Amino acid sequence: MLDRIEPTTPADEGARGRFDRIYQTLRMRICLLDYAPGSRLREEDLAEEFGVSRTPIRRVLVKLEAEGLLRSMHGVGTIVTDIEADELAQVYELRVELAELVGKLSPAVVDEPMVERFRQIRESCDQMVRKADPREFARINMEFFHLFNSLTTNQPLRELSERLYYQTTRIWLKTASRLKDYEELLVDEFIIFQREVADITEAVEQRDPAAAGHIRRAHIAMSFGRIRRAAEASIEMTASKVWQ
Amino acid sequence: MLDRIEPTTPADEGARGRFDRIYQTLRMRICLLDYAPGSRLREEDLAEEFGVSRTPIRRVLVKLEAEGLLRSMHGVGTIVTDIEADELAQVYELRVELAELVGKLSPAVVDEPMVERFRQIRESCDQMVRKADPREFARINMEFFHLFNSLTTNQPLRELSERLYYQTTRIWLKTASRLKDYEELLVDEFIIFQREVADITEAVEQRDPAAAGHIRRAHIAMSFGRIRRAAEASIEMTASKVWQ
DNA sequence: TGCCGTGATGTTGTGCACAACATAAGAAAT
DNA sequence: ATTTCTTATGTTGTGCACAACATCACGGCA
Repeated sequence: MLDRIEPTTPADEGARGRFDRIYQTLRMRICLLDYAPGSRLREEDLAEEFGVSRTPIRRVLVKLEAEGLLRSMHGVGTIVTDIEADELAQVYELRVELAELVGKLSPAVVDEPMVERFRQIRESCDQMVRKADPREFARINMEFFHLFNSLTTNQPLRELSERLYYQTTRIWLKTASRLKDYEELLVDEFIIFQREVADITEAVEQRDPAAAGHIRRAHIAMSFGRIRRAAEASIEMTASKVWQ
Repeated sequence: MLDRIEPTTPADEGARGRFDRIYQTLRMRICLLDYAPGSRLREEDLAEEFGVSRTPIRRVLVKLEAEGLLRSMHGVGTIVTDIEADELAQVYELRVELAELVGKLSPAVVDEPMVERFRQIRESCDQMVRKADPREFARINMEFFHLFNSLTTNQPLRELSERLYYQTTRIWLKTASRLKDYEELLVDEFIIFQREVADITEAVEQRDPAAAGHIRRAHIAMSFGRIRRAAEASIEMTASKVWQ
């Protein structure tokens, strides 16, 4: 008799399974700004929510801290890290290089099912373009990132690329949400993203992962450039108001 | 009255200081093969050695596991990870790219003290070339790595580069130590390394970090290529013996 | 009014006892 | 002799109580 297999069940999982589940959950929340940069996490609350004691929670927090997403301070609390402009620029500087490498190093064989996954995300964009929900945008963006990342079989590259993604995207979203014309900006960005997905899908259809990497690199760089200029303009505006 | 300042004292340090000290110590031991790949670590032993309980030790082990140097298994033990040829090739494939990026992204200003540090390591090589101690080789190699890494001010790049270094170098050393002509091979490698240090020092003297990056990349790739071919040849030999 | 010290409060860090788990040795049955 | 089940042993994982630490509010004092 076969034992029932329930991949995502919260019950009947080993210590490692539970660890991964909590880790993934918290990382997702941080990236989706459920836990905004600067906000505080209480170990006891998390322990209660996941039905465990503080001990396994602390394990997860240590790993998230090792990846630069959290910072625990004795007697103070564990806060979600924020990144100022200078360091963010450095992370992006590196991230664009890795994006290009995803198309270059150890490319995966692109079969029809994989092309189909790209097409599906492209269609998800088309359907979702009318209602510009920030959280949906973040979710699809993340989904597309993981799909793009699967273009390489180089596991270390995947992991580091993933780490930089989770580090930067949340700051991008936070920065965008604080701008004046947030709604319109998001609509614009979504349309641009839609084009990016379409272009990369075409490259994948032509079995040209290197081209996909170049497109991706360009879009990441331009996306950061736009948000950076918009943020600087916003600062300027605030400053000029002060000086009036 | 000034309080005495002892930077590396084991006493009177905060929780974070102790954490970093134990972490650095264990990572160094793993890289220098004091803890060889496949060997087991006992949390209780480490706790006793560092004069603490298992709890802070486990913190460190979790971080080391997040970096792929350890693997803890419930009821079994925490063992030092080993890397087989395929994955090692992938890590190197990525590491050479990052080495080149160190010379490209956010280059640090090369002042005279920094050049002097390169010259000092070059002289250390010259002095150490006669007695080929594997551990000394590993130590100087590591020291040079950190110096080379300081050619970029891109902090994320430094961290990831460091991670790949600690991941690969120990496997390189372990593979080398198992070859037939271990002694002679190490002497050859040391001479080659000496040349690498000299070449990169010259590039640094000319304030050309990009050139330093290219040299470094080439040497890392060639070093891996040599050890890989030597290991494959060794395997061939063993196999042929079996078939005799 | 301003400033410094002192205690109250809340948080993370530590130590310890025990549970969960894997493995190997040994006994019993075939 | 082989297999299988049980048991003993050793290891990591968990829960809990308490220590260490930082912060803030409050009150004494100049």
